[in-house]
Amino acid sequence: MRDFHLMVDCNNFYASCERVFNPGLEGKPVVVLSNNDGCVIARSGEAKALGIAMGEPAYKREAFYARHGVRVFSSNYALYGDMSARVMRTLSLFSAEAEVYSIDECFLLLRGMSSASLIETAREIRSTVKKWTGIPVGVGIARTKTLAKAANRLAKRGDGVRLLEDDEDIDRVLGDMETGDVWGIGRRNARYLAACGVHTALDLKRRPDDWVRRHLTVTGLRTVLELRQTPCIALEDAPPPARSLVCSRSFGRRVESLESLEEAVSSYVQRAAEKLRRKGLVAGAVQVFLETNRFQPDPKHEASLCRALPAPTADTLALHAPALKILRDIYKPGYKYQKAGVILLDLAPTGQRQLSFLEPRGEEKRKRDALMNVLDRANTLFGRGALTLAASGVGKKEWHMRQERRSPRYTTSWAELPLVR
DNA sequence: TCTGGGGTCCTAGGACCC
DNA sequence: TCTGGGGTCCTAGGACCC
Repeated sequence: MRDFHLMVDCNNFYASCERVFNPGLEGKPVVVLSNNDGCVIARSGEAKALGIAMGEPAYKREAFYARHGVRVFSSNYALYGDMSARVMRTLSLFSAEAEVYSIDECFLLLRGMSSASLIETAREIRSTVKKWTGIPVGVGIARTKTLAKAANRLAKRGDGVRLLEDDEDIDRVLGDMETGDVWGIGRRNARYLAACGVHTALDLKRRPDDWVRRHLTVTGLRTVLELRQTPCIALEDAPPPARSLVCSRSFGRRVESLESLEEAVSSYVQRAAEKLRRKGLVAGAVQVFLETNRFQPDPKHEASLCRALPAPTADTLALHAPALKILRDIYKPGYKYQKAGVILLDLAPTGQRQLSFLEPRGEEKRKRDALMNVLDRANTLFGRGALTLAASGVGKKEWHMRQERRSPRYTTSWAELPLVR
């Protein structure tokens, strides 16, 4: 009896979230689109069966969706984030050692249990999460995270639970698995491995350590060791401190003027600073980037520049001025821009930053902190964007992303609660 | 008209130091 | 005539994940 990792993942998560409060979607093909209503990022089982691909651009397939009665939704992160939190809270009851790996996945560590009781626990997890949140989940169980991920793939095809423990069983499974389906082996490396004659996960598992190290670096070697049931990737039950933070968006339509870009970048800095304060961090540097559409034949321009700040800060105003300065430096007129973004780097906890003589202090600092506080509270209370800098523009914003088919924020907005008759 | 957003880690190579 | 060797730090770019 050793320690086992459970990989719990929500089936077709975003599509399942849409169904929880809209049962009429049950049995129908459902897809959820990325921001800007761009491409497909989630599909119900029925949508997968129709051959709708992950990542396909939605605008090219409108007619097909209409013909097959596909229900199409803009993404609703307020809803998905809240549903995710409910699922994770439920899962945390099954192990004190849990790692929330993504919005729809969680690793749990269970120690010293027999195979039979592991499987029994996994079944209980499935039924509890379904009953309490309405979300269906699958559970993969193995000694390492990488094998638990593989087991999870199998669970989806079977009855929702799969244990990978026995060596022969593992080899059989890995022999049927392409290298690109192994957690940590991406498309690029899969193609390279195929060229070397390594086609299945089993082929990869059987390559010598130094070969793997040479061709796939240490990360690849860790993956291979994990395929051999040697745990190398630890459970991270406390998330490591964030190192960077991004706010970026594609525009609803192409943007050419500096004024519009300034509005967009201004609003992204404000959002980024808000996230920064919520995490209790300060940033030491700001980066701004700008790009044209890489799918269109129009002239292309990509630019990005990073500048250190005079002192680490989480103050919107202190981040705003340098960000807009960078934008003006990298902007070139005459291009149709598609996307811009702000990145905050060199993050550190608010308390332990180096003091600088350039930094506001005393009364001035107290006033600025109080201002940020009012900003955050107003935007929490009255909704995002209630209180902003004038630089992000007033009135209609032509650069705003499209979001034409969003469902209500059923669980996080008083105004959008579902009605029960 | 129309193709997402937000992260992490690793390595190579240059700058710099003694 | 002849021009070292070893170390650290930083950054950009590429790979990966969801």
